[in-house]
Amino acid sequence: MTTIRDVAEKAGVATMTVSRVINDSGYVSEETRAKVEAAILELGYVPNMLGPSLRFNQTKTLALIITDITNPFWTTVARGAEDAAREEQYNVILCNTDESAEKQDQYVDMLLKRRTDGILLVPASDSPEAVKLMRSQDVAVVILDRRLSDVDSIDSVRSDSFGGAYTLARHLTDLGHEHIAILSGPRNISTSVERVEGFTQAMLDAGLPHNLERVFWGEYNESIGFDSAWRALRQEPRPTALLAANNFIANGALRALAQAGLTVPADVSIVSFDDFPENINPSPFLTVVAQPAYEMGYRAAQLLLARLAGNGSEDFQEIILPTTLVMRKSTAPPKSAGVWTASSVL
Amino acid sequence: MTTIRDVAEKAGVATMTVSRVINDSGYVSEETRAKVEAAILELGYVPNMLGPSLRFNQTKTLALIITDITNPFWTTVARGAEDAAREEQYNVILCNTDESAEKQDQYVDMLLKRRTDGILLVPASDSPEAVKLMRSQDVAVVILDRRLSDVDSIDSVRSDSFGGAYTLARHLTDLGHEHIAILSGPRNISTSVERVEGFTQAMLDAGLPHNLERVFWGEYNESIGFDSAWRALRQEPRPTALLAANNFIANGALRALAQAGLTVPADVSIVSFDDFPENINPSPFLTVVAQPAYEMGYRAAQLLLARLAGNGSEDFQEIILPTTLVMRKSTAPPKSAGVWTASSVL
DNA sequence: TTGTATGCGTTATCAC
DNA sequence: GTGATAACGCATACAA
Repeated sequence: MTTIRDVAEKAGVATMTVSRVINDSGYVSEETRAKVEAAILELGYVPNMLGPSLRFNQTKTLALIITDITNPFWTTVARGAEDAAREEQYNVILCNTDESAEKQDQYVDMLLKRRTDGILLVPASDSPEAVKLMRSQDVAVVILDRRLSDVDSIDSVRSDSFGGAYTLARHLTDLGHEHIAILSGPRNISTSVERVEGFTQAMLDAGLPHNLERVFWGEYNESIGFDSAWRALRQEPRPTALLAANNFIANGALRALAQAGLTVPADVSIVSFDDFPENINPSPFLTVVAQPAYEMGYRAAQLLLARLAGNGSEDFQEIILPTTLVMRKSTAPPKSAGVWTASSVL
Repeated sequence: MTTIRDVAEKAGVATMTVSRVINDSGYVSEETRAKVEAAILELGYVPNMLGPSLRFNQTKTLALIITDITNPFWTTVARGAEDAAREEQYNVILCNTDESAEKQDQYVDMLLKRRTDGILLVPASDSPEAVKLMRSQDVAVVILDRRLSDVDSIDSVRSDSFGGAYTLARHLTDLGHEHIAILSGPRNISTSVERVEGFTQAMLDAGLPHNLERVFWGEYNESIGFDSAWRALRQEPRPTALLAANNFIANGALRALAQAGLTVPADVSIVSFDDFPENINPSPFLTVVAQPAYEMGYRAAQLLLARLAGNGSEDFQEIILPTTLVMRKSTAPPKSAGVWTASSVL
């Protein structure tokens, strides 16, 4: 391996002079510079960042710990974080936990050992342990997407889960739906909880009873989405509308509806959190509340980088981004409502 | 920051003893071990990998350079690579080039500076420069998915593009299609070229003319897929079937077909490379040739790790994995064939 | 404008 | 069983 010493020797100068040429720092005569550059080229010298990293305890590396790399929502977040990092010459290590707290803790451990400068964390559980550990070392941390109940005074970026769920539920109640089931994520993840709360509030505001049996806790994946929907559709009276707490749950629900021989929206309406980008879904059909995924990643990384540069604000920041309702073709007034109206007219 | 020296001091031992405890190497008395472990716990000591990395020029890091992180195909490859790496205590840095050779070169540069141990590269162009650079430094390299024309004797893993395209085209000609257009990727990417070749061979084998105007070179994305399909559908005679060279091109084509008011498969049949996983596409509809994405990533990483462990085979390896035809509902015999048959009977 | 010495955190080596 | 020392590659502080 070629080192800075080899280059110095070949160019007949000291290592410091080579360092000055590489980093464009300090004074170097044109003549010397040319000699050094020739030597670098000839030897194919590539500087070793590990030296400075060790010396200055700065790796120019961020990590993004997400819960599901197969979900386009998260890869979009990753793109945002990546773009922000690139602007400051930082690189991003992407870590995928599959919603496993154990995997998450393994990653955190590894990242600390590598002296990663900052970590963007989507917590796989509500436990504050990981954050406490990171804080005890000198890593900058931004919590992404989810809230941690036992941690305060921490930078965080998420979108408005309560508001998004309220909007979706309100859309359904406005259409006349009274029997609505929510297919949510885990009980111990703040986004799931807040989406259930938004749903509940909308039901109450519409003067409808809040029935706990219409709340299906589960996980943010297709398979559990299918199960939850399947159970919901066997309730009496059958729900006339479903609210899925994320895109994969919605897909599971769609599969359940198809398997049950029910048509959307004629038999059952369905709405969901999270949109799929057009390149992935060429004929979008679901009415959804879209989260600003790219912006979430971008803003979170920016916040982290500001901390690392020492020019963040004094106080911790809590950034909550708005969601956007995208109306499409998966909702209609409930059949029963129509029937009931007609018969009541007679 | 707590270092091994702080721990040694607190435990009243030498740094070497602490090192022995941490790494479970050499002899340490139970008594000493207990003292050291207590000190580690009390000080919250986390070892700094940068030290050994610098000393031994080994970072325990792989990189995976892919061309489109938003494509589920690539994230599945990434999962495979990640899983193989974890088994050997390696970590993976994921780099996304968006098919830009410039971005790719920036990443390679950065990875070399970081002394990444090995690189899995999906080349964004056919240029051999990046590989030459990597080889001149001592990084292990495996080429993934694509072939580089000016580089030989290099480990590589890809799937059978020619065979997959042949299977798809053959399926269409067997149904009676004679006017088939292929919507391919870039001219300078081997997978595009080989898919066109497989298509061409199938046409020839079916005794059909090979018309260069039916070959649409483009890019592996939705927007170009739309454009290519749009142009193809204006040809005379209009193609009765389309073969998309990847999943995003297929989605673009589907959008073009919808916009042109054409029904699949009644008006036009369509087949494609690459499947979407069920959690992303709940009602799969396209007949496709699926590549073993996870296995591609897994095998490629394994190959790389074997090289790093020094127990790879002498010769370079070239692994070509088979594809799988998944028949669904996007193909039917051509209308014109039906009409023509009927009238010829008269 | 250029050069010398030093130290970052860790572990292999060798000594005791 | 335990410890002292040197070395990895580089850039800062300081000297010339």
